[in-house]
Amino acid sequence: MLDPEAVDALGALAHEHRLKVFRLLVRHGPDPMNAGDIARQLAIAPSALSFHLAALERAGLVTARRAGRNVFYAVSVDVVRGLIGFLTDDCCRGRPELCGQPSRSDD
Amino acid sequence: MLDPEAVDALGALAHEHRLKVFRLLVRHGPDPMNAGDIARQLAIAPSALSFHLAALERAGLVTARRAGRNVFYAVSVDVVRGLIGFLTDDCCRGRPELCGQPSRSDD
DNA sequence: TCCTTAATTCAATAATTCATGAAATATTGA
DNA sequence: TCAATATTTCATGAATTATTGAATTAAGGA
Repeated sequence: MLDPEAVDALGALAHEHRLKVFRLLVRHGPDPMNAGDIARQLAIAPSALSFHLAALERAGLVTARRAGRNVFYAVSVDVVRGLIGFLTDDCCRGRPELCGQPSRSDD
Repeated sequence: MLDPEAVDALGALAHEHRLKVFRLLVRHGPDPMNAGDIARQLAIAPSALSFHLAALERAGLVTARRAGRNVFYAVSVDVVRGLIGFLTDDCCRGRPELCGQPSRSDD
């Protein structure tokens, strides 16, 4: 992941409604939800939700697929993993124990 | 971590310079760097860097400590871990294999 | 005290982002 | 084709955020 992509993804997540949408989709995993259900579940106005879903999609965090009158959204698992990896790359210069991260050998 | 805290943290990271600063500090782990060294290493003007470091600190992602004329900054490892956990909480409703995350039993 | 270095704050401007509601588009079924 | 449902687009104005360079504060040493 490149810097500008990470900035876009983080900016997309940095909003109350978009973060709620994202976390809802994460809970659903690769299993999609349609826009109407998301709007009802989170009590977000349809036009606002559409605006926020578009931001998440532009950032690559979710994918959209139309099926009939509905548009289904799902989290892009690989992109999320890439983003998290980007944030922690080279953490502590390869000495993760400095971060207080239990290494597997601690199990 | 609560929603507003996560939004603040993500917003703090969603900027080219702040993300570079954050990643630099992550590489240094809990080992602090002073503002001048950060500015030189990333070629960011001191007043701009100060503005961005303040944003990272407000969001809780870094801590500052003055020592003589220098101010040293270090990443807040626990907050970062909390943020990442927040993004992936309840991922796939407890079935991480749906996310393509190899579980430890796959090792 | 004076000088130098380190870092932050401030003010002005520029640019971006967001909420809202009306209008438009897409799809389905009668 | 008409009506109903699902979703998106658009225009507006308000609020927030970023950039720049000058001024300021903090600290140490001569």
